[in-house]
Amino acid sequence: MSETPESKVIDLKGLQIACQSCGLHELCLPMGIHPDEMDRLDTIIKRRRPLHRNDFLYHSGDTLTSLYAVRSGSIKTYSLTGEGEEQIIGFHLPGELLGLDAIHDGGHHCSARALETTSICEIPFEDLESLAQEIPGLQHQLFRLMSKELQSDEHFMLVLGKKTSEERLSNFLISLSTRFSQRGFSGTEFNLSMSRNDIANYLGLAVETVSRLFTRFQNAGLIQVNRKLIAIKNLEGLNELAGAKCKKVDKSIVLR
Amino acid sequence: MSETPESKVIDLKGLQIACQSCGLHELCLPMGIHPDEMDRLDTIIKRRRPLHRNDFLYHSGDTLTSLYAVRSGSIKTYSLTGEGEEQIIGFHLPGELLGLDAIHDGGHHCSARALETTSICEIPFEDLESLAQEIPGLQHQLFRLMSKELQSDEHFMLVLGKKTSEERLSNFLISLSTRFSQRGFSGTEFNLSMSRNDIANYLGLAVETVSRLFTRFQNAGLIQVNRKLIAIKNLEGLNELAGAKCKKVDKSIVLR
DNA sequence: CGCTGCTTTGAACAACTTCAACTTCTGTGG
DNA sequence: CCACAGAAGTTGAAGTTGTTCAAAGCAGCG
Repeated sequence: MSETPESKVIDLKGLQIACQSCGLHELCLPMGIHPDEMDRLDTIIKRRRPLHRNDFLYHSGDTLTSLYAVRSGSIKTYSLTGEGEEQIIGFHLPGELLGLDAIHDGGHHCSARALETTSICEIPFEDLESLAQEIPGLQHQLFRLMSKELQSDEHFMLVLGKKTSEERLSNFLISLSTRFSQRGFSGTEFNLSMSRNDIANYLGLAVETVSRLFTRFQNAGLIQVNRKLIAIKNLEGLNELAGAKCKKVDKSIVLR
Repeated sequence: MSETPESKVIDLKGLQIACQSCGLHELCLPMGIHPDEMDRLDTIIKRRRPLHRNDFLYHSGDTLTSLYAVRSGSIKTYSLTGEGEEQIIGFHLPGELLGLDAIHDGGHHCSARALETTSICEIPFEDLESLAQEIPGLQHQLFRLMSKELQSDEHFMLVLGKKTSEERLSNFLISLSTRFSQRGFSGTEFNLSMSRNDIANYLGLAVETVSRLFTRFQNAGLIQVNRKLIAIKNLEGLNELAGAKCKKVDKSIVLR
């Protein structure tokens, strides 16, 4: 707050970067709204001090006050089953919005936790809503973002409902690869900020299964694994695996 | 269109019922907006001739022109896997909105098909969007509805990722029961408009598994099954089954 | 009446999980 | 800087849950 013109470019801590100069604005809220409207959006957005690994962004049960956009780093969101087990709902990369699912009843049903050092833009929801009331492009972009999340949730439901462990993991790797390259990072070599446990949890598999799959994928020449570092060697092959339950023959040739 | 005051109550075919007098308006779009604003909403909503069993409301690939609200009957939405298998995304009961996932890129990625004779309100999306720009309560309600869908998708991801077949089916039955009673129907006795195949598909199980579960649930006194007709005899018990993976002992006692 | 499509039931099989042991990594304190 | 404890990851073998395959039962319909 109390923004001066300079503070809209870079503040003293190097964090106060305006939406206009943020490399992520094509993925994030400002997309498709006019530069002068972007200024107005800028004035409601707060930049916070970065989160460290395992810090909470919000807890399940908190009332919704703000939406959050990841600027750098990554966040996992998860809810708890009746027995207190975590179920990871999603991993959030730079440019992605969190908290949309809390609008319905004004409270978070998931917890959000940093997987690594992560910086965040905080967007007070009431302010955002009134701004969206005045800026048609912003309302539209909010609808689009929520719709996109619905779409990807639906895709994921398909993965969980119909896909084998191999298909799930290849889907996951492809999704990361795509998202990283959209954000200007390498899509063929990246670090997994989440543990094997988190991956397994997210994909509805056992850790051991994921571990075995990584070695199998590596032996098949699809990827190169070095602890958290993943290099994708054969995206074609991964894509085939991700989609195709058909040619069982091919799969067994490739993977054993 | 060309609505006269009378046509807002009941038209000649008995279909042209205004939102104000629709028993579903508490679940549907109009919720929380003022009566005079409701009139404006009314003028953009079109009532269509009912769909019959297996009729399509829209196909995957169609461009988004309208959102749809179910007035009576039921609709299933599904997408296709790479190999052309159906994956059912959801079942839609009266008062529920369809098509929100198409806003993102203006095209449907699912097909929507009537499970029985079904009447529908059609809401041209562009009109709705401009109206939401003028009526804050409507914008808010749209955000809320989309958020609610995100929330329930997340819950379903948890079901698919962590739950056994028993837990999945009991969750499903409870969800139907709850939704029916919210809509003023009986929550303890209802007809399944979808086939066993559809249920199995939706829950990520084989038909045979679902069939076996129905008989097991019946033998355990939880429900009474008569073809499509379901009577819930022990909601407590179902609830326990739906949540609890803990007490394996109890389960085996109840269900074998 | 005899289809056809949906549902149910049984038995064999496969995929993934669980359990258990071992290895590798990480970070903390001496 | 090393040693050590705990966490995270890998690997093998046994066990389960749910699938697949096959066949029979049932309702609806021309």
